Amino acid sequence: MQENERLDLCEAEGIHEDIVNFVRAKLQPAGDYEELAALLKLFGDPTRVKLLHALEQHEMCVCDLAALLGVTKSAVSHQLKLLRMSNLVKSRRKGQIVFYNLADDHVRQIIDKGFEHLWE
Amino acid sequence: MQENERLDLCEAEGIHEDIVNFVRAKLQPAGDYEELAALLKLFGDPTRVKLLHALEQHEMCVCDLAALLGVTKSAVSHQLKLLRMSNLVKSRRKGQIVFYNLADDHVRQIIDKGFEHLWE
DNA sequence: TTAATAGTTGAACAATTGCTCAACTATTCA
DNA sequence: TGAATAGTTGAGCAATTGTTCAACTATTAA
Repeated sequence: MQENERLDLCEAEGIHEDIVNFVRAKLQPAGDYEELAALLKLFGDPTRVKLLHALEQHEMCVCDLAALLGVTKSAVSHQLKLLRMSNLVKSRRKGQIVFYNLADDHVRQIIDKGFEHLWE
Repeated sequence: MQENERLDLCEAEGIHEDIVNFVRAKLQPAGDYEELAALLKLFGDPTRVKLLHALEQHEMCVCDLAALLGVTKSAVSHQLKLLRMSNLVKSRRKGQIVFYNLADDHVRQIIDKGFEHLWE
């Protein structure tokens, strides 16, 4: 169909309609992929993935993390806020100091799978 | 130190020097985090993560994937190229048609851990 | 109360990203 | 060969992103 060709689309049924329908039935609601991408995007920045991998080793404060990564406290704090909002890290205050921890074990598992992929 | 305050940095030793040194010894070389972030970044886009989750269900061609996601073949092809370059998917040509598959099981594992995190 | 340190925040800017469009290659079939 | 379909590619653009900077809050100690 000329109109579809112009739009760079395929026929509405798809080339292998049976397979497309089979797969479509197994997919999650569209919004789930938005959420999943928003979550996994947090692992897609060197600063953040370093922060997460560092916190995998030991609880640390913003200042420790800034020194460890060689970046400003501001940059660290901005990124920690994103990680906190997605429940990847949690914090506890002790006096002036705010200590950060990994919120659960999924972080470790995702990072491990990533490294496995790179190293095999 | 005033100079450090102005730069928003912490003292060179860090606030908890022992912990920072302990963690530093456990981290990977800096370049590894660049690679890891570049890899995991690929999961951080809705179109790509849909593509990957769809291919988790069944091998499909570019046209199938475009129809399934409701986007152009061009958009799909651009994203598949990125996924191919990072060994997340592989392709085989049969006549005019190029079928795409997941390259290994890490994709499934990372996506599963992501969904687990969102759903718990 | 004042000074010092830890941390947070919002605006702004450069850099990156994902899509569209148009042109291109590759393969099949008549 | 020529037409049709599948797929790829590069340039360009709008949208998003990560950092810096400066100003701010919070807590402690003198």
